[in-house]
Amino acid sequence: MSPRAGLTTDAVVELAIALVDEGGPGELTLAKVADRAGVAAPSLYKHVKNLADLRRLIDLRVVKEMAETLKNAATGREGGDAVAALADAYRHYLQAHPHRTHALTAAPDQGDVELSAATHAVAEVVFAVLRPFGFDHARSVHATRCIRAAVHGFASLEASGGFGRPEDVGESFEVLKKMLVQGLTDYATNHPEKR
Amino acid sequence: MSPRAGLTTDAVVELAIALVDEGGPGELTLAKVADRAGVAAPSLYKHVKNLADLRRLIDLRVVKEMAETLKNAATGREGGDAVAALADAYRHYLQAHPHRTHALTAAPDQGDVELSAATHAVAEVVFAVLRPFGFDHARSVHATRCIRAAVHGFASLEASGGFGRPEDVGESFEVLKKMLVQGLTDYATNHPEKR
DNA sequence: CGCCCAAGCTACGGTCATTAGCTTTAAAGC
DNA sequence: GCTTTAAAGCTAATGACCGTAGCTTGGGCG
Repeated sequence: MSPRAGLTTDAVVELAIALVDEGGPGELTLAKVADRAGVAAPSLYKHVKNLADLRRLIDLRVVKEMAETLKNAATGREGGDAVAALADAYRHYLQAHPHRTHALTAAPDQGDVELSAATHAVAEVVFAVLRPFGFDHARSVHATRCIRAAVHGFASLEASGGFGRPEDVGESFEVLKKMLVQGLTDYATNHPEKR
Repeated sequence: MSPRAGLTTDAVVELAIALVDEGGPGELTLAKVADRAGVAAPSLYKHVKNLADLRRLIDLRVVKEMAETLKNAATGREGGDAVAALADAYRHYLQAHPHRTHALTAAPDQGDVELSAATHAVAEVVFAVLRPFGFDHARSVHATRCIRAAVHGFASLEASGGFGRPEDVGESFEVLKKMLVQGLTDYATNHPEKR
């Protein structure tokens, strides 16, 4: 299927992600990927358009992986339980791969169908979990944003080492989850007519 | 005080921040800063140790500015009101300077007294605002982390264009603030003895 | 067996960070 | 005013890296 028993785009992305995981996005360089692949740098262009494209492929893979992770975490749970499970899964993913934070804020640019679909898939999981709360559409959007903001904010700050103090970070997260679940419950209950 | 009516470190940082504001952290390059300063690139090393140092100086300035912004927002307010004011101020700052997000997650590395002090100053503002809630020390740390996670998470996702849907983002933020204030109130009230 | 194309290569140009070492100029003291 | 001097700036050079152009090769298929 390929001369020289060679690389594939997937393999390149694999090596690239390894580099990011080891040293952060700043360490990602086509030269280093080529080196690890045992190939001259220009050869990579047969598998990847350019560095920006490689970055996008990384984002894509990470977002897809996160969607899968969250889906698994949510299945078999309901309501607040499910929300807490999502939060834990999201946090654990970034604990395991602290340098992937940036990939999860990637805003797909106009026309990037595949990345859009992937981020959409993440949102879908949250939407599904919120169904038992009985929000109308607009409210479920607001609720999803709140969950994402709180959980991603916490996990990314933790991943970047932003929590300097010695107090237990896990307990802080428990507090956050409780706030979130309680807040969602209230938001589902108190339906002021107009405002 | 300086030959050649010249640059200062502050002026260099100024130009650098302008570049970041215009095109994001990826646009920051010593070559471009030098160009704008009307100076050859190596001359910058008289004012800045290297690119990493310049980045740190940017982070430092941004964090200091945020501390000031939050302090102003908080003065004259109390309790939940003050928390909401902090949240709004944080969000507005990142709306005005969307590319400064990364500077606000900068974890000062061991021995960077000045940056540590600056991030500490931000935390101090939040601590001060939380005082009327009557948390013990550990709880105020957890509460501060929750606030930071939720607010920074929301503002940074908004800044990076992460909220794709058409629903009003301001309203989502109102929901978040309400959850947060309510959550803090509950956290202050329900003091389960041990767990 | 021979054709073809994808995967790989070398050579090259451009941008950038950083170092080394020289020149100049403004300020400070005489 | 004149000299000294240290900081501010410069040019030259190196090395990393991205990306393009164009050549080579080897494996699959007729």
